[in-house]
Amino acid sequence: LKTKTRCVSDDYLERGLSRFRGELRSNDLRLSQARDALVRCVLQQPGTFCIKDLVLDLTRAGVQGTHFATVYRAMPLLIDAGLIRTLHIAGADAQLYEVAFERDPLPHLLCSSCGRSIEFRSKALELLRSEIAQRFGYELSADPIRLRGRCELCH
Amino acid sequence: LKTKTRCVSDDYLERGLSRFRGELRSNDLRLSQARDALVRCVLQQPGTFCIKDLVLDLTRAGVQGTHFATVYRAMPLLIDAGLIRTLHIAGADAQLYEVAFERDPLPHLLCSSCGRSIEFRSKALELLRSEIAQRFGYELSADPIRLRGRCELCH
DNA sequence: ATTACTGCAAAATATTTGCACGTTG
DNA sequence: CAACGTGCAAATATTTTGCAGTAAT
Repeated sequence: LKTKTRCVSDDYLERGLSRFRGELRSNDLRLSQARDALVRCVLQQPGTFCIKDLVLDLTRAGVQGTHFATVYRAMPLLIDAGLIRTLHIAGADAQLYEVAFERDPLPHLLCSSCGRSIEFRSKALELLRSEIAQRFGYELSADPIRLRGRCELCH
Repeated sequence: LKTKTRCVSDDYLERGLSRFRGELRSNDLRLSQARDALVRCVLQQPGTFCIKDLVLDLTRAGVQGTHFATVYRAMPLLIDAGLIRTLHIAGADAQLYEVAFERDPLPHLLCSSCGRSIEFRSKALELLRSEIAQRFGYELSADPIRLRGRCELCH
């Protein structure tokens, strides 16, 4: 049972909610209680998470009647608002997400054995991205690059 | 309806089957007619493919009673034999695969709009991989690196 | 008030599993 | 002939959708 939450300041939550409100406003959508709770929950996720994680966390936190349908329907909004992004990972049977708000889309090392992921920065890699994008006429997304392998602990 | 198949020599198919037989033998498994047909079908897939593609192709080719369960159960064997590898792609609702047999695991540019993927080679990228692996004590898998974005046609 | 959102249930889709029977080595 | 593999159906799991009622602006 996952219980950890990322430790974030109240300010961070408010900035996130504010960004979300903006996104909603510009689409004539509304900030329901469910969405408010969802955004707070999402922004506190420690690492990668899936829909089920969110529903469990919200239920555990005493938010009444958090339904899968509601969360599923809200995810595209959170993505459009730049609060989260999707991951595309080997063997995951549900869609995984990670927080994107005020976080650089860092490349990841992902251990295919234990699932632990390491973020890393590499100037060279960023150079390469732009070089490649140019060479092939690509407009690259901000998605982190993922390298899969086995981490030190799982060798 | 996808009808295209990758044009491959009979020799290539035989080498693939031979490799597969080896894998089976060393695990006391058997080459059934269904698996024979499946391997041939798989090795002729033009680009990325999913289970449904294989079942449809086989049915279309007149192979009787190709069942999803059978194909699902065979996939891990094909992977272990090095004939195919899995991909991990945004928004795909089914697991995607690509042929790996006698093909380098090339990095890809993947268009998130049209799904078209471009393979590319980059010496610099390979250098980077090993540098990163070393720095973080990672033993990288041969999985192709994927950069997502929008291709020239979809700008 | 208007129109979006939620809860619920049901549908659609992908994947896995159990078991009786058929096939391979 | 001794496993192993297949066909089929049913179970699981994830995600989507329809609709009647509730809530946000």
